[in-house]
Amino acid sequence: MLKTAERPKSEQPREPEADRKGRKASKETRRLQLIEATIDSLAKRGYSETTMADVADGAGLSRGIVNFHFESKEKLLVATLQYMSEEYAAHWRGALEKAGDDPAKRLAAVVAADFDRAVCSRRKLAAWCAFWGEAKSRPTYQALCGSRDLAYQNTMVDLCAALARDGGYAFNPEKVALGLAAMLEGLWLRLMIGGEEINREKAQDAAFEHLATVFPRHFPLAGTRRASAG
Amino acid sequence: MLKTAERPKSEQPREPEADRKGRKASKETRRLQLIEATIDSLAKRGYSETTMADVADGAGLSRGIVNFHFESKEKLLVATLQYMSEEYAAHWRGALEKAGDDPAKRLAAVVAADFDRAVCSRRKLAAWCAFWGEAKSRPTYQALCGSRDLAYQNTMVDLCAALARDGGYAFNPEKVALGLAAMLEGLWLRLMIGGEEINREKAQDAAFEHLATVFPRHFPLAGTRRASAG
DNA sequence: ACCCTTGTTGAACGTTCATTCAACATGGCT
DNA sequence: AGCCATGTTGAATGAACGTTCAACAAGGGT
Repeated sequence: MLKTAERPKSEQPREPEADRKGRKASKETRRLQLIEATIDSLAKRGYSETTMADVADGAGLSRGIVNFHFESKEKLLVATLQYMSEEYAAHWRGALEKAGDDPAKRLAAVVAADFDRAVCSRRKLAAWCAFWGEAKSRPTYQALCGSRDLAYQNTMVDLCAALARDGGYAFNPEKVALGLAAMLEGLWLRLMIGGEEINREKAQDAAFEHLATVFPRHFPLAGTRRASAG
Repeated sequence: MLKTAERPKSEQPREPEADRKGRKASKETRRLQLIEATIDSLAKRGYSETTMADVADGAGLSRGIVNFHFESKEKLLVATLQYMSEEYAAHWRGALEKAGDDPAKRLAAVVAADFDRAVCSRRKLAAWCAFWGEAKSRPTYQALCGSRDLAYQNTMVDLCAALARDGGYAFNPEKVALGLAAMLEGLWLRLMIGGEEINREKAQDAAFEHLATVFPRHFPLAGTRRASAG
């Protein structure tokens, strides 16, 4: 019926036309297409109600196709999680590089990156959360589920320590870094669960208010409602 | 075969003997028993692999029993979530009352309550996370999933505002409260996903380090590795 | 033009699971 | 003691789903 047309749900218009001559949508492209459809389904129906048929339908392909490109549902889901994990890591690493050398700017860049549409869409957040919910009972997921993994955590600690040295802050950098990373994750969670009363902008505001409070010599208080003295 | 014996998995030894004379374990007690078994199963197998048979086996009862006390799997899960939600709310409200009138002590009490074994066991965290993963696709869950709900959030904002007034802090109380609540949730998430490198104590330390940093005039820096100047 | 490899389809199969139900047990009441 | 309401059991049922597979389609190389 329809080959690769009709992808009304996915956000990213993949397949840059160079790769898909007719049906020869190179193996990797097809896999990506199915992974995107999987994210869609996870976001829309949740983990427990995501079926192979959903994914295939969402991609506009036939039922059996998923077992051809991925061997099983399990492997499709692992590949999807891996894809998101790599995408997230590449995103914050890229932001870090673009930020230059100043630790304050680097920290701001990492925090801002977290609220970028590319990784912080409703769709992606929902998919992350779907995996989180299954992580504890599946070791394979568990390793990939710390989107903010060890490297991320070390980077945060280094940045917090550099700012503490520079600004003469008295806190323990490791604890503050852990708290900051947890807060970013928690804000993601709220963005995903909460409906109307919170949005990306508000969450980012709270994150930067936090930076301004913890590193007062490096970040200005932005939305100052209260002006200083009490 | 076995009636109410053999509950090797559940942490809380329920049924205070007063309620269960033989098999007459009053309706409510049986419901609780099944809810506890559901939490066990959610924690051990995850949402998607929690079956009615698991729950019944975990409670040491027969297959059909769950549909007798709860009409359906759906309703069992909603009841379980409701139970956890009410338990959590009662817990922080209790801590708040016991803390007295001093806003600093009240805030400390709410934060400490979050890391109490009663609500912060591996088992409960895993169950929470299982529901979070399905929340976006089920409106019924969504409402109950904000364990830290509106009342909680308002309380936090009030406490932060009171401390800001008293200590002359310049931050925006609403944003700081949102950040703090998100951080607590994020720490929960890490406790649940991460295995060895984090534990309740570490998480609580990070939370209080955060309090000490944001409200320096109200909370001392505890684990001071760096002593003040830089 | 032919064939062989690779990709794709949809139906069939077997398993797993929630739900239903008829039969059975027990406790309380008279 | 005998009876009824309330619990409880385990097997039967039917639906949903992942996986398999035989058949079909389309390049690409010769």
